[in-house]
Amino acid sequence: MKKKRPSIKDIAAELKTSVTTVSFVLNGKAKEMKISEEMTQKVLDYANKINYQPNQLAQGLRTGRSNIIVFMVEDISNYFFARIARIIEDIAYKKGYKVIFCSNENNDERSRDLLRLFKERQIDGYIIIPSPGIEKDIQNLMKEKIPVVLFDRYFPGLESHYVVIDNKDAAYNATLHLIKNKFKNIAFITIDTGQNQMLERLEGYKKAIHQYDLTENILAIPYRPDTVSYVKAIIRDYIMHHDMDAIFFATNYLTQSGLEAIKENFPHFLTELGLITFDDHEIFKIYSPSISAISQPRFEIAENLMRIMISLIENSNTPQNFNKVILKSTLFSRESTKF
Amino acid sequence: MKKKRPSIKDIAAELKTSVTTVSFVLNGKAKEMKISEEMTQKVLDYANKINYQPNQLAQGLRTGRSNIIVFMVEDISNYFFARIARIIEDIAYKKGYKVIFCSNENNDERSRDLLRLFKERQIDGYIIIPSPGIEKDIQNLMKEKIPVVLFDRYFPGLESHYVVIDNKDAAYNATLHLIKNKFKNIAFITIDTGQNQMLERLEGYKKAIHQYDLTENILAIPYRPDTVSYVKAIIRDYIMHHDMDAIFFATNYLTQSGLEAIKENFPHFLTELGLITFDDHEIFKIYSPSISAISQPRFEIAENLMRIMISLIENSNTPQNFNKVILKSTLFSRESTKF
DNA sequence: CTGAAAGCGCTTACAG
DNA sequence: CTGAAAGCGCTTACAG
Repeated sequence: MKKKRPSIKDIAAELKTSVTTVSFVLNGKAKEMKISEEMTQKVLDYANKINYQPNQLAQGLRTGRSNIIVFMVEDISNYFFARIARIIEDIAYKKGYKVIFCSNENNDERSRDLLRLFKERQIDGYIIIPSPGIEKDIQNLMKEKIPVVLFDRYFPGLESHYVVIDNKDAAYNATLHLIKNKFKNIAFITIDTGQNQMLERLEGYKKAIHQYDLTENILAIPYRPDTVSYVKAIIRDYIMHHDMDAIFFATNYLTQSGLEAIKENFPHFLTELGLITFDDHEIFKIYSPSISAISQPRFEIAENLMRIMISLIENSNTPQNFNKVILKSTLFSRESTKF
Repeated sequence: MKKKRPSIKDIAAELKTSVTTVSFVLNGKAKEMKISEEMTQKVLDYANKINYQPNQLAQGLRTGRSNIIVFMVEDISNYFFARIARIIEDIAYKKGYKVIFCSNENNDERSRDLLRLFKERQIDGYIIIPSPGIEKDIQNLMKEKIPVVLFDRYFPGLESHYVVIDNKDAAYNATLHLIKNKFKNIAFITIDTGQNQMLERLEGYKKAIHQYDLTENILAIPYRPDTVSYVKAIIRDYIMHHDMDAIFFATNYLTQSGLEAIKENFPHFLTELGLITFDDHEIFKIYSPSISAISQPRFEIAENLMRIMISLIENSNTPQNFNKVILKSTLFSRESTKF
């Protein structure tokens, strides 16, 4: 049953030529190496006929490349990241790369563990959502000439390739949307990490608020993973003690808990409140007639990430300028949502 | 900057011994090969000191193994699968394996494409949620002695390793739960695929219904991906023309659309209805005070999958009996839910 | 235009 | 107890 798969040597033997010739042809170097038209065809035809697949391990051992890309996100079970992963997967397979996903839980120690794990394992490149404190580690990767593209966040002090969205612009527009719909007391609920994408969202909110001479209303919740009930309690208390007619959740990590808190404690409130959630997650739209969602352009994000990554891998010798891609996101209101 | 990483040869040279000895020690065969205690220690210490990492490509080329496991699910962005993936990832890394995720979209053609893609790429083993028509392809993999473990579904006619949950039992208990809470007209909304896990859930429902002399109330919606509005319309019509005081959604693919349909068309109904959703997804619990969720034991599932997979890979020579693991799931009612 | 051969970093049968 | 050597399947400088 288990027949040995054909190697380049087998092809050479069958065609009474050398492995060199076969290898050149198969790698598209026939022209360059002046292999005869006839021989080239013969090799191509035969390889095709027996459905020759090169042994990637051997190729990798020889060339030092693995055709494996690591995609490190905060949590692969997060809806937004999972969607991106799905698209990246598709693009990668089309280009002959495999993708390994992993989750750093926004935790520096775990990020480092993972990087260490992959280190020296012939990973061709890394697409990373960096946890807050791994700037140095990213820098080290880059020093070793390993392709790295950051995503979702970046380090202002570090020159690197990255793909992010214009958070300030998105938050500004979303806040404007609320204001134009006559909401006046808009609360901004965020997580109290120093993460720059959160700060930018806050800035966007502030800009709109000041532009219309409204009052800031900010709740920054300390970051603690896995404590939904804790978040709910804080939000409940905040709502209880502040006047507001709209809420802007700066991340979908908060939206679910927040809406649940409202639903449990102020059910009547839910239908009146203006609501914005960051990171489009279809299900949130069901909660309230007036909720709007900021939707990040997933296809564009994935395409840009992979375009940069592949170009880095395949032109590792030619130095490149840093690719800094900043994409716009879209605000979906309930009416304009197509399911 | 870029220093060559140490190889076994370097260690041998440094220690004035041979690569053979080093290799034996590093592979834990020191005892077996009667390497002296002293030499063993020396090698271990030095390898440790320079943080030696074997080149997995070379290892793989030599041994024919890649330490890569493929985890093929229906859609990695589906919450349940993503959670499982997350756990599998953890276990795999601890054991020195890498995991490649991919999504077959429950589509046979795509499943085959993916299998073809990975074929001959030195994948050590496959964990697969099979799409309906790939029984033959699975069988072919198995014939080639490639470790395969099915998950979530299996083919009744195919002897294979699998990990599933007891769908009939879960559906039976959930229906019983409704009945005991005085619901009498319980609708069962499912997808009309021949998938055995759906049929088993239906059986469980029927068993409970008959046991209490109630009437069956079944809506089987034709499977079409990505047509939420279509599903919503069907469910709305069905509710309009049938009497019911409870609904059992056979898969979370339907729950969201179903609840939305109800919310839009019969809002008052939502708080009175008894509701069951298959596949625990926390957010669904927010919709209605009376919704209960069947929660599959994710850790147990992942642990069993990886246990079987690793044992298959590492004992590929010793034939094994087929591992058929059937796990029980839990019914979470709102009150008993801890966030 | 084409081929013989070295070498990537391992494992392991074989010989002492 | 330990070492020299073959070989996994490739790529590519080198030689003709």
